[in-house]
Amino acid sequence: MPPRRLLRVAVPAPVRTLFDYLPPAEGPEPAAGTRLRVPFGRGERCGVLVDAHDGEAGAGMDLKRVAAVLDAEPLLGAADLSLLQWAARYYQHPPGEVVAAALPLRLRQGKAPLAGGRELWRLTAAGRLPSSRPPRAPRQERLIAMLAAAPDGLATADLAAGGASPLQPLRALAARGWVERVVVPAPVAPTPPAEPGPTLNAAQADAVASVTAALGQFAAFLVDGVTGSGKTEVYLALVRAAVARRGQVLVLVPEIGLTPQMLERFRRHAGARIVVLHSGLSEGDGERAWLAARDGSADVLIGTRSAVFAALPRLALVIVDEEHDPSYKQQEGFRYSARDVAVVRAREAGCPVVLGSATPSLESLRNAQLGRYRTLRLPQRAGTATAPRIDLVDIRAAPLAGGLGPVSQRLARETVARGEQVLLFLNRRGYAPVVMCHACGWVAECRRCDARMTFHGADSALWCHHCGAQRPRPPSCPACGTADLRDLGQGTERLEEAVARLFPGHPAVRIDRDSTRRRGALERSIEGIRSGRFPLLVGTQMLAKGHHFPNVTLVVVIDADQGLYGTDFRASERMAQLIEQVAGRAGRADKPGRVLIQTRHPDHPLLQLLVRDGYAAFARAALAEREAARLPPFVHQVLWRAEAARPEPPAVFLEALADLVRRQSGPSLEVWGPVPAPMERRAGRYRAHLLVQSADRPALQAGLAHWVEAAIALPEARRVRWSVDVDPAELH
DNA sequence: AGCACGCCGACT
DNA sequence: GTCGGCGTGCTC
Repeated sequence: MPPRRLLRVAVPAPVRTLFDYLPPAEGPEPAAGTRLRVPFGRGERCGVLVDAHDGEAGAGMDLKRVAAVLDAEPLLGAADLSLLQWAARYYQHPPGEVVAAALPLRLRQGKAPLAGGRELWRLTAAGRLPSSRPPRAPRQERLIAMLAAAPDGLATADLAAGGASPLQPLRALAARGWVERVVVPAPVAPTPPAEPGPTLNAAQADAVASVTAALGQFAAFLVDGVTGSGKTEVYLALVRAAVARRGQVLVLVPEIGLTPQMLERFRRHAGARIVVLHSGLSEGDGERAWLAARDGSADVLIGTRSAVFAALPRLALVIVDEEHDPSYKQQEGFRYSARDVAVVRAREAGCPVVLGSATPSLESLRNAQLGRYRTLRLPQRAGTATAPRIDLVDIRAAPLAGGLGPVSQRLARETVARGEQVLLFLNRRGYAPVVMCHACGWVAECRRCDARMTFHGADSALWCHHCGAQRPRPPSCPACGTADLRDLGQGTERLEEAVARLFPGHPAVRIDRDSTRRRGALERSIEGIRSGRFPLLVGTQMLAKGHHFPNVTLVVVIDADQGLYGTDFRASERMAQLIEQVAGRAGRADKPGRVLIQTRHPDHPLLQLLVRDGYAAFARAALAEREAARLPPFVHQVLWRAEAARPEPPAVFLEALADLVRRQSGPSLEVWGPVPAPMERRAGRYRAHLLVQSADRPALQAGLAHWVEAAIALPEARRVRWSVDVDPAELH
């Protein structure tokens, strides 16, 4: 029998293989990167053609035939596909799911790409008549007024006000024939002119020159610039240089780093057609941005984690802002690091990659030491701003009010009296992390997790931050009946309450996941801060990142100790980065800043080093510790997780796997475990870990493929849910 | 992951 | 007799 053409298709299924199909019955063979509708199991799915090959007929089972070709032009280019295949191999994740992760939802589902253009709401001729005023429908009336002022029409998002969706009143108006939905074709946007930005200082100009000289070839740069040193100006100059050469630029930002201010600066100064991609966009807007990137009509794609896989046919530069940020690592399902993928992508595309941070990850600092990355330093704060003074405050013997010691209270009072703002940073939401019976010591614990429940005052309930369980706070102790349950520890709600008591007449705003849940709430709070309405800011790390509050001159870190003795070896690195980032919020304009770090361990060597000599000194010491302890970045890790309804199956499975790894592996590999996870029971499931590590990454990667294959075949695997995490960011 | 198949207890 | 329990195996 003659060989026959077979199409290898990435079909979304939790199976680590590609699937072969016969070419479509009619028409030419589709090109790689084209979406195909294929029969799968007893249904049909949308897959992406990876490549075609000549297979031996009869060698296989009866192959099925492609049902339909969904794209006339491939959605993904050869380079995009090869990056996705690399990622599937490296992270040992099913290729069909990896490819699906690169596509916007509707395209993943096999639907036709949206035509260009935006869907807008517009008044009809009838809607313009003065009689078109609905009685007793103030929201409809407001919408009519807004639309009357915008003859070209407005998007749904532009009509939202007060957080409520405008769709219901809009539909009511449409039913009366007063408004209509129109699709306005996207204008073929000319490249907007770049407004001149501030003149670059010498360090900025050097950095720009170094990267610009590398355009057209792979090179990795670590832009190590203190907060406020003007990294964004460097990015903008680089974007202009790359776009001037007709290239596209991929800019990755952390999840909450994509602030309107940053976008505005790009829009004004990049001199490029910019699109944005993040999870907050509507399906349609996200897809249109993705399509504009892939058809080349956008020069710059600014996006969060998953944008690293977007199709960019003319990619000429990759920028990863705040490269140390943990949100670049996806923590479930396809566990990839967008920062690491970005570097690989740049290498494959033959273009430079710029990793920027005021607090580089130890991984990137190590790569710089090894000469794999070139370091570009931006040592000074741009303009006139000076670095803030940082002090450790010993709160061991101090009387605390809502977690605030006397020194912090006094300086905060002086600061608000001067008309300046105070930022109080506490990385723990809720009212109190522990509720305890004063009589018998009973503690409110989650029934499904090995964890305590946090009291939230807003709804007077106990919440488990690990599984989301919620229950009412008991009026008295369930164990001994005493009505003396006490709140221990501080959360942001309690801090906010204390601040209201301590600084009467000076309103505070709280920014955390709970206070910003409603749409638009964060934007309104930020606006309130910038307008000076709130002299006091209470918040979690949401407040610490990206925002520029020129009038904040005092930052108080309420509790620096959480990071010092955490179970995770990265806890101190995270804490140092967070402290440095919040400290960067202080005194960015013409007023000097001050940072107070409250601690019960004022003698902790790493904390002292951080405060006295700065992040770079901290990082050097932390790297030395990691090397001595044989921890990343000096070794590479693979973490196997397993969970089940009972504790035994995960242990049994991982034990079998550990045996297997030990038998197959050479001397460079270390196998730790299996051990129960740091919190063994979570959401009612028992979890265990097995850590495999080696200084020899190729050896680890080579073993990995075998171990995964063997794990799938282990009979013990069927009694657990397991996953493998390559380069894990968190060991829990 | 779905969604089949398959082989043993309490119901019309 | 059969409805359905979830163990086991497959998806080109």
